[in-house]
Amino acid sequence: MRPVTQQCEVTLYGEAMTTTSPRTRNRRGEGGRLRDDILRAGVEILDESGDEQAVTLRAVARRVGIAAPSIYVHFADRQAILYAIAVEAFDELATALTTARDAAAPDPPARLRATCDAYLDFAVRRPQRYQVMFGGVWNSRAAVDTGALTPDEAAALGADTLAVLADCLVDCAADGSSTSTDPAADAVAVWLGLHGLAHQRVVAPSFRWPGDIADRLVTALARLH
Amino acid sequence: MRPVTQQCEVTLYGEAMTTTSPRTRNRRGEGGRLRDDILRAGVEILDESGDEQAVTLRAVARRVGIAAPSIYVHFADRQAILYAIAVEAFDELATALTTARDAAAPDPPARLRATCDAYLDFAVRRPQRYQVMFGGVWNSRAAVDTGALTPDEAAALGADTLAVLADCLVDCAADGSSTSTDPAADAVAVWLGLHGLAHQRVVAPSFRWPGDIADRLVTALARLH
DNA sequence: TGTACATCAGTGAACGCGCGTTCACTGATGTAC
DNA sequence: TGTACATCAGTGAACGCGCGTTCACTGATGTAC
Repeated sequence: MRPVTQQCEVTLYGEAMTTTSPRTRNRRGEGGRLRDDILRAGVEILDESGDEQAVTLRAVARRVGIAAPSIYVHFADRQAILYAIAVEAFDELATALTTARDAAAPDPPARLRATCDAYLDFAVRRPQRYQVMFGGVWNSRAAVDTGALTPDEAAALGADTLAVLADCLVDCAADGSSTSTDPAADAVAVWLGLHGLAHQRVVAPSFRWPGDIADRLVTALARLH
Repeated sequence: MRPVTQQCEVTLYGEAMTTTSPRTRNRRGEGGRLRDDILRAGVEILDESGDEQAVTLRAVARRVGIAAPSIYVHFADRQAILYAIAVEAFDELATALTTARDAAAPDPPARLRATCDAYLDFAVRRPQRYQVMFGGVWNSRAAVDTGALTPDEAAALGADTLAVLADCLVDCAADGSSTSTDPAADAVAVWLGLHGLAHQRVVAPSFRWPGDIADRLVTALARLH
């Protein structure tokens, strides 16, 4: 016995009805631009809704002003859009850390603290993207199991970020401002502390965090003084 | 112009078709038992699927062996089931920490370390529930905004957990094994370190964590030695 | 002790929705001859 | 210079699905008289 499901006389919403601006199609050879438009629309939906689930193929298509099937030319499926958003965000994070480090005073501890501040600031500025990055893409079993990313790709995502922290900590250890004897491991510890704070600030904003909590974490985990 | 949507001749799956055991209904006065059955089914689905989204009213109803509308007697909506699962899990976590602390050697640092180990162990044993607890319920804007929890209820959820850690740290500071001058703030820091590790171990299990990472976090953040 | 009836613990069918994905197609644009 | 044609950049309609939620209901069970 099979379930019987029929639909008849279904007139769906014209997708175009909910579109704001009816796009003009790209010229020949410039079809790749749509990929960027799709990504940007996905990011906007994510930031506005605060919900990863809201980034659906149809919602993205509506915002871009295209038909939903057009997305398949550029992305294999819905998840692929989210992965691409995360990959882009990981790049942005690494750039933000490097920039902050290079702009800081030249002494190693100041550079480390500036880097940590930039990390936390990124999570505040892009909370939804932060959650996607560290809540389901980086080194995640799901992304690898479904073949969307190779294990190396998944692992490489956070590598730049961690490397910036590790470099700072090596310098701190070298000039004696940190008592760390294993800067690589302590860099992971610093990152975990930052992540714990960043994640919970996004998720539990109403908790009364001690005012100096960020400094408290970094000073202790980086073994400064 | 309104969208027109019609369906006709729809024969849905009999929900009972996919049910394993056709429940016998509770006796009069024992209707409350269904609430427990619903919660347990929700937990099972969460643990098996690894996905919060899989805990739907219909999936829960199928597993319990009831019709979906029967859930409304005990829960206002889908979210309420997840909140109830989280509340239960928070209780379990606090109990686990207290038990571990009380079973440990009597010196304060050993008690603190045992408590921290129990925290990390909980996240390993119940990874999906851990994510629900700290990824969307505790102190969360969503739970409060929708009126599912009062701000006090939301805040109280993690309070026991944090209190156990804080007590341990106060004792460590009192007997000189910790140099902490603000055990309450440092307890938050310890918790954030534990949370960062617990969360990323769930989400990024393939990362090569330093073998002593847990001890590294706790020792530094609790200012032991 | 018998019986009418209120209440409890649910049920079954349906609603409208949005979703991912498929399929065959279309119209503009550049290019080869 | 004109024109046939290949290709590009998409479209429009439909499919089947599972979901949350509503509504009116049903049958067993305990209780008041």
